[in-house]
Amino acid sequence: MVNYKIINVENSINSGQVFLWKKNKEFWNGVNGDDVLSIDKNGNINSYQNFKIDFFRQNDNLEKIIKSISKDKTVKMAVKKFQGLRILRQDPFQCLISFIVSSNSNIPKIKNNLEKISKKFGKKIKYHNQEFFLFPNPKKLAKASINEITSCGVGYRAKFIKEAAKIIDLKEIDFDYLKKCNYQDAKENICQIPGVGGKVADCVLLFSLDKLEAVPLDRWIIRILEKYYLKKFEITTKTITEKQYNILHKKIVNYFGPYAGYSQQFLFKMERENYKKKWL
DNA sequence: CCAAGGCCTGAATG
DNA sequence: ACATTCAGGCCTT
Repeated sequence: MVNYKIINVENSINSGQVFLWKKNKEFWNGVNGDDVLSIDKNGNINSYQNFKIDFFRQNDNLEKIIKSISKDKTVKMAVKKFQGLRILRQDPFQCLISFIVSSNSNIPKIKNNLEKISKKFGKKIKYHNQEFFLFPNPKKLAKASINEITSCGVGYRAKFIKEAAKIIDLKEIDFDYLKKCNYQDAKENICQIPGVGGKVADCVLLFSLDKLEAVPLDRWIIRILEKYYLKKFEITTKTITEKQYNILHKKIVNYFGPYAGYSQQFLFKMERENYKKKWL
């Protein structure tokens, strides 16, 4: 029996969605854009700014969603084992920069890079007697020099970060507009940003722009598909071109339905757990 | 259209 | 120890 109400805070934070989080005694504390959240083990949120954000997407109808994605034994098992795993609703700009930084990288390094960015460019605040650095706003990063950004250890991604920040700051791409668009339009839009390809785009769409049919296809998901869905999705290649990415994505949405993003999150978590990869 | 190679960096692997 | 490979891609040729 699946309990649709529970929130597993630990699993949700440690599932590759967010990076600027750490645990202090009973509480998970994390930077989310201009805000700092403090979350207890039941998922009750206090925040520095008192912004009311449905961070755990509790307005999603989990019962309907889980029934909808439960197409086979593999997902059913993942859903059962990781009850309470949620897709988080993040600050879009922080999410965008996070996943530009993530390309060709690994979690400890991504985390390190992002900490340096918020420390160097973000505003220092005190909350619950601890120090935090808010995530810098687009203008701040847009004005930063490439050298300053590079000093955060992001390497060749520095210029992508600056350009992305400029585009967002000037509202050439507007997150509020993207939230209203359908998946395809939003994706085409966001892929205009340098450093954003299919995978990064899907991360941003799923984790911050409410596009639940976005399914980030990274190495891990490809590995899972090869392992459990080889025939179903006719996986042939290891290296995925843009076209193959899109074809595969269509097959996945066709199979798992409009909430395919949730299925990805459960499968991903399951496979990572098998390999005991380090999170935060 | 596809394939191959380069790219910063640090952790993991031998 | 030290070298090499790899890591949650993207861009250019």
